[in-house]
Amino acid sequence: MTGTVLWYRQDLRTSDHPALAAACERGPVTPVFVWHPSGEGGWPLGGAAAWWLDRSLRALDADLSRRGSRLIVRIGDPAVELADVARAVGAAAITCSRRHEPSAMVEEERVQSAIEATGLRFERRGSNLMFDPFEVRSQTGTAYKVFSPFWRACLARPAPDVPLPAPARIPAPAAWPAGTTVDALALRPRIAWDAGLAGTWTPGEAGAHARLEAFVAGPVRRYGDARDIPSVAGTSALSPHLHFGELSPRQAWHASLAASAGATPATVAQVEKFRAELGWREFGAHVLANFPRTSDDPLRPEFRRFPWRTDAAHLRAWQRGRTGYPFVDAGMRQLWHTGWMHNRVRMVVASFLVKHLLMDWMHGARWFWDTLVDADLASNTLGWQWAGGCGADAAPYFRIFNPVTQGEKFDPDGTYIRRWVPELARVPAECLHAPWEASPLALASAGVTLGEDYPRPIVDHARARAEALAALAAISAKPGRPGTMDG
DNA sequence: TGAAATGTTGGGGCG
DNA sequence: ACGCCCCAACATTTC
Repeated sequence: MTGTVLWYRQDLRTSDHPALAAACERGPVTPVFVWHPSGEGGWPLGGAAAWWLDRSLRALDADLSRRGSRLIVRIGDPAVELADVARAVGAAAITCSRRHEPSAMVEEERVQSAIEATGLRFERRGSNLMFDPFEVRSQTGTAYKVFSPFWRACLARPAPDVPLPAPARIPAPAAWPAGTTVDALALRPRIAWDAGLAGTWTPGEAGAHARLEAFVAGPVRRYGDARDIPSVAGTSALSPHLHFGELSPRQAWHASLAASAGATPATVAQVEKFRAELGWREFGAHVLANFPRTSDDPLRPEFRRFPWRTDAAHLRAWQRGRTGYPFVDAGMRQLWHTGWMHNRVRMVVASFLVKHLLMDWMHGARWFWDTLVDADLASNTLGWQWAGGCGADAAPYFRIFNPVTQGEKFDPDGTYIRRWVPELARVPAECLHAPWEASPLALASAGVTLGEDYPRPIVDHARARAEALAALAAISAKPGRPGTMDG
């Protein structure tokens, strides 16, 4: 018995893949993806992510084929399917990269026990993180709940390894085991809503590297400033590639280092901001791994009792980009159309749902989960609890984004709004961010009738702000109980 | 990785 | 020349 079964999950790549590299040195490798439709931990794959996974699996199969291999697709329980594949090809071991979502860790342990009970070896090697979420610890040995000290601690650790190259050739088993097709997973949308996604993204390892190279060739050197302007392609847009493991974070890390080698201190600082964003990704994984209930429960338990509102019309208006606040609506429509939203705008729309509409952050988390191509349980949870003020390093309750001034600040000429809210395209910039304050004449000459072409604001900002402050002050006045959820 | 209210300062218009 | 007011600009505090 020789050879290895490689269990692919969220590491859909061939380069910088320690488990694959190690397996290639030992003999034949049988790459397997096992689909279990129920998903994990109550978060079944969202629609946009399913679209991505479909394409990513096809790309991976093609990449493997170019290296003399292929991807075996199975449907069912990984413990059963992996053992069956191993038996069919006569493999002695099964290997995978680690994941750190709580349900994935439980799954990994279960599969490992089941595999080892059949007499096969099971080996976990590498992961989609640069810093082990259980090894990064404060002076007192606890997990971090604040980003800055967390990231300082990460930077004090050994630097991320230089990425491994993809194996030129992946040794194939003597005979390929049976498998089904990617088609059979039925991941593609049944009605064609995915044109916007297809026009925006190229899932797969090659697409990931194309995007990384384009980013480090230019935008990364202005990242610190340009990342806040949603009409500019100043961010990397690597998040979905990183989520599915088409790209490893250390590949992005080292590419950014190379991009600022020998640059001025000011440029180096701009690029460091990008690595800090990779740090936020690590921080999200750290928090979820160490506080495993936070994907469904606020880290600050007093928020569990908060009297959130449940206004279905408000929720729907927010989801569809019909709140009457152009900057918010632009973001929500960009999300709906492309499966992605600029991070500056994510903060604003999240603040709007939680603080202006006083809706439970979980409503937002679920909507993002279904619509984002980069939907990642750790990052999504961190982001929403940050916005909700109920999580790690969270925005204090009184930090309420003004959707008008945020638009004026970060989309001053309205390019972003015009792109995603076309019915306002002809409204002059002075009144674009608050069209309800524009003169009827200005609106008429822009071809807009409020309440018909574009909604009036569904809530009044000043009033919503005052109500949120009053409601949130009530529970925030009481000091939290840090430590309650430790261990 | 806020916004708004409140306080302070200083230039300039003006009687 | 002087005091007064206005107000923009900036700083501080409060939510």
